[in-house]
Amino acid sequence: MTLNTLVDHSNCEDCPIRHRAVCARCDADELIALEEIKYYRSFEAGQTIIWSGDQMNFVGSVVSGIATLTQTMEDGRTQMVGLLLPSDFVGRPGRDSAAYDVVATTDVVMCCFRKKPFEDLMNSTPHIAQRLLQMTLDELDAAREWMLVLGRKTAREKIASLLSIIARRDASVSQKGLSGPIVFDLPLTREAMADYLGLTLETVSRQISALKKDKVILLEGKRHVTVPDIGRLMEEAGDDADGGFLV
Amino acid sequence: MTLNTLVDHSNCEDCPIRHRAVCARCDADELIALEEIKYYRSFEAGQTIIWSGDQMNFVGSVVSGIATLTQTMEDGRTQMVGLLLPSDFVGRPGRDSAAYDVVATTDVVMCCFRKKPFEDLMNSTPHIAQRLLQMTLDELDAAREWMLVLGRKTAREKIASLLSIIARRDASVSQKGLSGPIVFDLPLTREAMADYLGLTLETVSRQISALKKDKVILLEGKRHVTVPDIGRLMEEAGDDADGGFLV
DNA sequence: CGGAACCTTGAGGTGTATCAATGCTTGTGG
DNA sequence: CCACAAGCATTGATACACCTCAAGGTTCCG
Repeated sequence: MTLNTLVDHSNCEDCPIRHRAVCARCDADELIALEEIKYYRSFEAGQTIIWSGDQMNFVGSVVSGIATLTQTMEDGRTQMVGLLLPSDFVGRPGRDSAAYDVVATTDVVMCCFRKKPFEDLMNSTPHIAQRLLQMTLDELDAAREWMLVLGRKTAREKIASLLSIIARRDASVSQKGLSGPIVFDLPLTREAMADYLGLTLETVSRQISALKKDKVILLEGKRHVTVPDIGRLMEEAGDDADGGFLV
Repeated sequence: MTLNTLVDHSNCEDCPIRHRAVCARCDADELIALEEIKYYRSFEAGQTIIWSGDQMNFVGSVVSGIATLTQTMEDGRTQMVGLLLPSDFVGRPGRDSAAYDVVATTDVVMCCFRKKPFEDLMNSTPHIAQRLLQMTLDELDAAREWMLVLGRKTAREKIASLLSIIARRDASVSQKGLSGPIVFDLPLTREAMADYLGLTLETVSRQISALKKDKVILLEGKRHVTVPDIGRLMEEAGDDADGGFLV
């Protein structure tokens, strides 16, 4: 069996996603209540965490790794509708069947809560509900930004948009700022990128090659990317490069 | 001046969106507190309610009419990212500049609250925050469903998807059920539909003509639509017609 | 070494965009 | 009451971005 469930009452204070996850606003007592009901689960790269339509008896946060949220049509066309990074929340309080497939793209560790106890705790702990509202509003903004990408951008702009988002997130995590070159590894296959961008994997491959030829990005192997000038990349994405990001 | 602001402490109990809006869960006392700070504003068809980037000093609910949420790129490409119907909420607590343009498509009446007093009330009234969370989660689901439409559906499927959504909403409002023909007026121009679907207005026009020729819909004039068989329309949309809707 | 997974590149086809002309409604002013 | 303009919609011809199908390359692992 590749699935691993650990009951672990380790200290939330030391958790790497403590300040960003659904528990971000909780104070010490509230964390203790959460620790009582939490447990960890691990998933291997490629594993499906949740099947669309299945009963959802838990909710939780991604602690490490990357997962995707995808929808599939009857004829097999698929569209990724969300990218789950560490601290992102999975599951919807008040609903019991899953609306999307959740798939681990890399190895993933999740901090889970059984749904019912979590809902009870949410009702008695405004800090959790407040934080969840804030996170949901952020996700809604991200989804709407992505609607512009899907609906109106060219293939080249779509690729540049995706790379720009990953590059900026990585720069903010590694605290390097946006003035120098940004280096990162692509966490997605060409096919997963295609599913995110509403393209075919061939088009993704061609456009990445084109951006490389034009020196917008440098590639070492298939996944290791260097962005020499994030402003240039954002121009290629059709975004306003002076939107207040480059302070 | 076409803009009309009315201070109106009329009874929330009689409000047409009482049971669906952000105040849906409020009890009598809470409604009184809301009545203290609410005011109505009217907008004419075509008027911009909020400009993207502007200071947002109020939030509110659509009481009647239809508004759109749109994003625009520097070169003028636009994508609609939301359709605001009666009871939908506008504005984001905790943010002070607007992220999108909000435009009245028909004449619109909104029930507004100044942002600060509303935020205060939200913190002291869990029922409001709870309802807002629920509504935001619903909007997120709708946005993700739309991502599939934008990313993976053909022009014909896109049109069918939009018509199917409007048709089903109208059927649910008029309590007619989904067994017989559904009749409604399109609340959007061809151009607005194109902006919603990530198409050009010419393609929208062609696909509507095609669906008409194939008897999937009947048209009287340019806006008055009859859907003889909603199941057929949902098939055209690529949706599973027996997804539990046709009970 | 052989196979599997992933990626790249090419050739040709197709769906939608673009450009352009025309039609239909509605409202306005002479 | 007609003439005209403005806004919205339809239809046609053509262009091109992206998809589809196909072959071959790279990397990794048993």
